[in-house]
Amino acid sequence: MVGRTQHNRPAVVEVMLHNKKEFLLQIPLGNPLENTGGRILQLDKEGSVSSLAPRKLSHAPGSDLHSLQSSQEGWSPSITREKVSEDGYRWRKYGQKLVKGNEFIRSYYKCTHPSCQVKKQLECSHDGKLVDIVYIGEHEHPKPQLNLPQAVGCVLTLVEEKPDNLLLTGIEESQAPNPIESTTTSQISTATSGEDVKRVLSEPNRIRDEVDDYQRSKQRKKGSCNDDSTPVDKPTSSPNPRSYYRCSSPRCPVKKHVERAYNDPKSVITSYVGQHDHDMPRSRTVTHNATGLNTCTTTIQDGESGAKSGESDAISLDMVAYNSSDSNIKSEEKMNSELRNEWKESISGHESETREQQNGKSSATKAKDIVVNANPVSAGRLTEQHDGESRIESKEKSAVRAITPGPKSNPNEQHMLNSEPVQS
DNA sequence: GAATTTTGACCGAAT
DNA sequence: CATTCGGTCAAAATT
Ligand SMILES: [Zn+2]
Repeated sequence: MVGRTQHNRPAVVEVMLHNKKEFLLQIPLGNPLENTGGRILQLDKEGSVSSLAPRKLSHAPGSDLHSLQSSQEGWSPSITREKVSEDGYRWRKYGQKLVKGNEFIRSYYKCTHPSCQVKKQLECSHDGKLVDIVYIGEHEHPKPQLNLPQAVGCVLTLVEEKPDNLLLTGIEESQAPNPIESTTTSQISTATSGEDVKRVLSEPNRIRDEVDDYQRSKQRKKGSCNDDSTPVDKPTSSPNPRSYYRCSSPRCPVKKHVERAYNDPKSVITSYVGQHDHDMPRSRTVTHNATGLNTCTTTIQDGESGAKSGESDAISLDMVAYNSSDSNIKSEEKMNSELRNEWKESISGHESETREQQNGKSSATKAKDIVVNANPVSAGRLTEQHDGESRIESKEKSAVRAITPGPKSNPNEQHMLNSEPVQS
């Protein structure tokens, strides 16, 4: 459905990535990620489990290999070819592109859940290591696999699955009595009355920012303690604690969440919500990745009202962080972003905004972006000095790049003329 | 046959 | 106003 007539336009040559075609399996034996704990069978990125095709494992390299066996392991039987990625969700690839500054191809995935429209984009090097993962949006539904019906007793389920969320703050999804229905359903209904619910709530604004990573240091930690990287050190129940930060600027609604990657201690997920109204303090802009890790952060804004519409070139700066957990947070764990921005910690009850507006379609979504840096691949510095946006090492200018789609009207639809002849 | 991936084309925003 | 660029669509190919 959806009428997107394809037109017959000469097309301007978008340049596809012919030269690379498919990457064969490179078998990342030396992949740092997995060798750490012995062997982790979990699937990596988009996770492909099924059987590994002898011919080509197209799409993202480097993930399929280890997962082979796990597929038959114990997941739910119902899933046939849907692979579950490490994060526990199922994704469908809807495109891939070679972005300018990058050396690697970026693949776009969308959550296959009915009304969920969370997307993720990941970049992998030719070696099969993934360079970045960016999540846009937030799942409102329980994870698929896991042997559990996501019906009523979800609360418990959730606890098991993602203890971190619940324990720490629970803001995420459903900590409330009735987790499930709250979001999914409502979204749909409000989303749109039409047929294209797909992108109704897509991403509103997006800001991109690059930061270095400093996480490396955290991981090795100089102290004697295990790792301080995470703000909260929960004993066993919370593997990846998450810290919440809020911009300290008076009217600035921006918030930031930082947590460790699913299983990889080396990675960090940073989520930004909102857009800064103010300028950057330019006080400290030092970011440098000392090691091979590169951290990037992306921000998305939910189209909330207050936002200003123009784009701001520089933003991001002082932030107050509020921590959700009660544990002590180490001060030095300021991961990457902290370097350039000042985030302070503070506790906040929960985010109200997370799920409070589900009915307004325009502002409704709380889009969020999470970036995960995976392994220190070092892909070399691909700093392109092109227009000014450099991905990894850009310390000075990198500050932030904001893109504002323009709150007025909905920028979401690509085209959807009902009068066009739909080709059937 | 259905779900998913591949991949060129298309669109909108930024330049 | 013309290009470039990133993201998405969708037909065709795979699985
Ligand atoms: Zn989802």
